[in-house]
Amino acid sequence: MPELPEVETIRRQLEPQLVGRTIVDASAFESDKFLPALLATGSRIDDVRRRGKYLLLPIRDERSESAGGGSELIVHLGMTGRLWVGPTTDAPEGAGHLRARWDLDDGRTLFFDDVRRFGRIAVLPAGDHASLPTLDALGPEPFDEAFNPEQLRAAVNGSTRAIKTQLLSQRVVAGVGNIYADEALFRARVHPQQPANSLGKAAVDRLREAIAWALDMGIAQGGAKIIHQRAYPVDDFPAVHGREGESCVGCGGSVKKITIAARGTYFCPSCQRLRQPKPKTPTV
DNA sequence: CGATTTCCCTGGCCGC
DNA sequence: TGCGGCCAGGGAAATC
Repeated sequence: MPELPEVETIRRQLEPQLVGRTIVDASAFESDKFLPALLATGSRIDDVRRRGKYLLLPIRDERSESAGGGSELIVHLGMTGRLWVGPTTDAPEGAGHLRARWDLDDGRTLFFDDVRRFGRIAVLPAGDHASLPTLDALGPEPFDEAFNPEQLRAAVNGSTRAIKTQLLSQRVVAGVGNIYADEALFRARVHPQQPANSLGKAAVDRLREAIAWALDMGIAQGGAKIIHQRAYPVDDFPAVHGREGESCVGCGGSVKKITIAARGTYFCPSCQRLRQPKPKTPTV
C-alpha cells in the first residue's frame, strides 16, 4: 500500500539511476493497464518526479523533440506495485508478477512488479492527464505552500462527506492513503466520520498540521511499510492504524475499527469525538 | 452533479 | 495437510 512517503522514497532511489538514460526496449503484461509501457521505447528519461502517489517521468524521443513537447511516463503503484532498477535484464527471483520492464541503454533494466494489478502505467503528452481523473484533479502537495489552512478550509467546506473520505479522494491534498489518513486524524483529534463541512477552524488547522507531520515522518522513516517491518513500536507510529483493541497511546482507551468508504478505519473514540456542527445560519 | 457502491485482483489468513 | 471462503484496498467506472 504505497502512499506518498513510500512513493517519494522510491522516487529518490530511482532518480540517480534513471535520469539521462534512454529506454532501448520494453515489454509489458497483456493488459490495458500496463501495455502503455511500450510507448516509452526509444525515449530518454529527463527526470523522475512525483505528484501525490503518482510517479511522473518526463521523456523525449526524436519526434517529440522536433515537435516541441515531450511526453510523460506515468506509473501508479496501486496496492502492491514495486519498481526498481536491476543490474542486468534478468529479473531477480522475488519478481514473480512482472507487469512491465524497460531496458536501459546502460545495460540495466527498470522493472515493475505488481501482484494484484491495481497499478497502472500510462504514456501521455506532458501535462495531459485527462485520462487519469484523479491525477488531473489532484490536490496540492502536502509540503507545498498551496496546502494551507485557507485552502484546506475551502476544500473541506463544500462537502458533507466524512472527513476521512474527503482525505482519501486525493482532491483535498495529494498522497494521503488509508494509513496516513487514520494517523493524521488521530493526531488532529478529529473523528474520521466527522462531516467535512462541520470541522471548525481550529480542527482544520490541526488537521493540516497533522497531515504534513504524518507524511513527513513517513518520508523520514522511508515509508510506513518499512516502519511496519521494524521492531514495534517505533515512535508510536502508526499510533492507531492496524491496532484494533490495543490501548490508545494518548488516553489508554481502546482503539476501535470501523469501515469508512470500504476502508478499514482505526481511531480512538475518546480522543476523536464526533462533534455536533455549530449551526452557521441560525434558523430564527 | 455529487455521493455512494461496485469492481478489479491474488496472497494470506481463518476455520474445519 | 488441504481447501473453500473471505478480506485487504487505490482508483475508476457504474449506479444511486
